[in-house]
Amino acid sequence: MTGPEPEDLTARARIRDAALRHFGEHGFDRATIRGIAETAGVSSGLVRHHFGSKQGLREACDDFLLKAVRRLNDEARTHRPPDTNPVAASMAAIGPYRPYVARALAGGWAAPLFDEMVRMSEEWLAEADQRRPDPPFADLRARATVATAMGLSVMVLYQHVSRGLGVDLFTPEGAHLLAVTLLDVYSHPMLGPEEAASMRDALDKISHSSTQEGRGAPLRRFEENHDD
Amino acid sequence: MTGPEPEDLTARARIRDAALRHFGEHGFDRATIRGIAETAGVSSGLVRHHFGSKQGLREACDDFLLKAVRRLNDEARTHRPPDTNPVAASMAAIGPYRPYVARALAGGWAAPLFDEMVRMSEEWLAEADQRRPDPPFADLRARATVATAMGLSVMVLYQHVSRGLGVDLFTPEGAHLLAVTLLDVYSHPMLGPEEAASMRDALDKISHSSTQEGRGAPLRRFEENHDD
DNA sequence: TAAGACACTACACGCGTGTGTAGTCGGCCG
DNA sequence: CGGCCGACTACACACGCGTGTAGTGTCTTA
Repeated sequence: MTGPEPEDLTARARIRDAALRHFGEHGFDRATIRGIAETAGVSSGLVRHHFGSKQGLREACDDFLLKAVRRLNDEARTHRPPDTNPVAASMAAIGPYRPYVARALAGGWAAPLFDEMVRMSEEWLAEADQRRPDPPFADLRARATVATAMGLSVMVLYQHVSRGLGVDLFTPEGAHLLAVTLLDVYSHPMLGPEEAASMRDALDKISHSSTQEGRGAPLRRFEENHDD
Repeated sequence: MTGPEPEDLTARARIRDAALRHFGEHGFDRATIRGIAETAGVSSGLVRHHFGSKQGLREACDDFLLKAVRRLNDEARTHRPPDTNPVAASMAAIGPYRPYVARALAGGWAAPLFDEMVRMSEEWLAEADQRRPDPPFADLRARATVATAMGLSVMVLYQHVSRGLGVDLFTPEGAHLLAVTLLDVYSHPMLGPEEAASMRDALDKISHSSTQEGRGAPLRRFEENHDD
């Protein structure tokens, strides 16, 4: 599944692949159709011929990655080693397209891709819940969402994490160090039960005292546009 | 972060503020000097006069936020309620500049800002370590880095998390739901001790058997190069 | 073989952009 | 007062970009 697929020999696929790299490396706006075409070994007009516009090219990229993750999800469902963080697995599989995915997610695009990962996390969390004595504070969906975001953070902030660990995450040493670190973080709660309980009480108190206040005016000063 | 300061009445400060918003909303490339100037109520030439170039303007923005976070860090060190996630605190303080910070971090910029947050996390983690019975798998720096990335993930993936929770994070309801969810996640390990131990053994085995080559990371797939 | 569809190219246009330059206004110091 | 310096503006230029259009080769099919 990792190798180039039959269709990947076509010019259309080459263009899409080049676009994923250029968009990931330079960002959507800074990447140029001409540059993508050159990398793909075609003329710039052909890009437009196949994808209609720059935006169309981007949508094709999103589509391609979403299908890849979906396929990965399906085949992981059949034979998955338990206790494997699904987001980490996706991240690994994304491979060379990591910069594109990171930009897309951080820019607010690729919502279906994120949601797909949330679905995977839900399944994973549901299993973990069965071995958990106390009832969760929040519902499965909320926890899966946050867990997904956290799992993706290493990929999105890849450069910063690499710098912090002192080794590139995509080298074997870096991946190993990251795995060990993640293992520690995932197996040790950052808050003790008594601290959590007290903070939870405080939160509940706040929510009860001000359920009606400030409802009309959310703080968002700027609607976030979906562009780079 | 807090109200406008005295200096924020100058045209230079107004430009910087407008730039932070425009860069955050549209991204660096799509944002235009003319648009920023209009928002700031000045001519486009003045932007160049004060900041030299568009890139210079961006660097001034980075600088401003870094100093803001540093100041926040310092004053939090004096009187900080313990058990408060420092990254979460920074995130709240960033306020309206969240989109800018998210874009900067995801784009690989703002390294000093990330590193500053890692420093804060180190202090926080060091305290938590004192209450921890078993020795950590990885050193403080590595864990602080990963914890920082995870803490920032909610901010960087703000729109996706909002969508997943079903409510905007910057509404009181959203913030509360997020807090409760984070509380649950931070107070409950995702991996049990026995699972963690077994995975750790497996990791060690891998690292010892293949220090040199090949599948050093269980994490890599999709490694084909897409030439031709 | 004729003809049409498709992959693909070459080229030009128009627009928006960052940047450069010249010039005006206003306050501060000698 | 007079000169100067910084804040600030108006305007024009050159360039890169996405997009449009016309044209060429090639494969398929009736």
